[in-house]
Amino acid sequence: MSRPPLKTRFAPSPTGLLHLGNVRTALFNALLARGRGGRLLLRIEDTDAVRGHEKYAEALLRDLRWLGLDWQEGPEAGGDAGPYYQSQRGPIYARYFEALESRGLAYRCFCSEHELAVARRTQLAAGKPPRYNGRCRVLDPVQVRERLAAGAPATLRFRVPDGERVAFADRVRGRQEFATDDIGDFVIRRSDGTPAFFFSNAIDDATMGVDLVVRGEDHLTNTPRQLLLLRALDLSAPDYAHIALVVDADGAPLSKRGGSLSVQALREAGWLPAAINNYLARLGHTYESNDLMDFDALAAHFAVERLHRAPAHFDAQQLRHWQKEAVLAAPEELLWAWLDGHACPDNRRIRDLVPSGSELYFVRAVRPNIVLPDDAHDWAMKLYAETGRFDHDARSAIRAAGADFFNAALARIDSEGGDFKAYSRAVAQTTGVKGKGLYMPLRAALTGTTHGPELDQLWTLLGEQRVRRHLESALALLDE
RNA sequence: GCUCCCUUCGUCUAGUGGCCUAGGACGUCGCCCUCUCACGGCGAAAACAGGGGUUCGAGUCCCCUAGGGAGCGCCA
Repeated sequence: MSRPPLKTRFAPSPTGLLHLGNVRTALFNALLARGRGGRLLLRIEDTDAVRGHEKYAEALLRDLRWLGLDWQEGPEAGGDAGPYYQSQRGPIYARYFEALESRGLAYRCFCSEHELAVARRTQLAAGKPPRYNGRCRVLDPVQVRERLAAGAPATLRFRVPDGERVAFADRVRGRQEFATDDIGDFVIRRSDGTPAFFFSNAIDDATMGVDLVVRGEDHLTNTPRQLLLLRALDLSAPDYAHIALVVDADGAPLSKRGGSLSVQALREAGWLPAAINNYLARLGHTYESNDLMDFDALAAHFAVERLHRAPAHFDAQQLRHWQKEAVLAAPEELLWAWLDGHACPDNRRIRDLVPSGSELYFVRAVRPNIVLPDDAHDWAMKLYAETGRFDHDARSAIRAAGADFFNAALARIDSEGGDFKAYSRAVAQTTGVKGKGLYMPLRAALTGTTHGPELDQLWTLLGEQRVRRHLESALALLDE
């Protein structure tokens, strides 16, 4: 049953930040490679000099690493099939351009962008498919040389064969078949000499030994072009798996939504890699287990065959669920580092609020009540900084208890040496109050609100002095 | 316009002709636990887009309609 190692790839264009849609594709490729003991290849598709920015490429690497999507081949990882930046692969592409052109499988096109745009518009208006009309297909070779010599800008177009059918077996959608007559001759080299996507992308997958290409379904109907290209060059094609896109809650494509769902924004807001990976691996895909899984477990049970074919809606509620699971599962030290690494809304650091020495105890106490670092910050503020601030329900609880209750509570602090159980029993004894009537006013006084973590833990966390301050502030409220 | 893809609870999905009175998860609601919130436990409401076929039998196969998406770029 052992299958051969598998090389998958992720080939982003550094033209923007990674968003949940892109990164899901990266995750699937990483999962597939890991699950089969294979390799993930990362290739940066920065052919477009204008749009490819170094800072985006750096952000890309950083975001992928943060999510734990490590690649075994590519930038910073090395490999035999490099370079892994397309901007550095010019000589490789040149060989294949030459091969195609010398065999008459590609030709120069002198049509200007303006002319092409006009032609497209005309075709569309006439109810025809907007395809290249083949004007330069039959240019006289002598004429071509003259125009090139005169410095006329020209693209290189691939000559798509007439009257053929191209078929392939998509790993998620099954057999696909297209007519070459529906495909116009397409540009493989821009007039500035850079390779176009269809070309460089296909050449690289083939020459880098990629076995399986998992990519968005927006590439499905373009696949026959790449197959034609590879066939013309005698290169073997990888398997393809076209996955459905992720759309937002309204069904609109995610990519158009911009920054709010970028990996960077999610990281900065405090979403954990484990939450994002568990959510994404189940978006359009299903696992038997509903438990939080680590990367290896996600990989072990991931299957292309289990991918749903319809676009999946992004659902913040579900992400939130996995975040809760991730927070509950993380080691305390890691959680503290996570909290400490995030700026608070008021630019105060959480380490300046939580007394040193009690960080892990703080984490233990508030963990069940937090989803994002901001939530922890709120608790830290309530416990350590906001003495005297009470919400509506807290005020009601404090008023209902009355001054005598808090005077008694204050009087009993010293006698019970930091044990909340003993302390609350003592307060119950002197006040004659128990149950909710006892705990609620204490909770309200200590936290300023009527819900939150276990009281005995908060008690230990606060310590005698702070408990005293909070109780006194409750008393002060009653004096107003 | 043409080509291609898709359509099960609000959402993610199970389901490959009888095991489906359509299962699970998130969310929602109720009950239990409990000082509160969260966790946990139990339970409820909630879906086969519509119409035709094929078949003894259709969520599952075929056709049509509707709706959604993608592609047809010197963008990737």
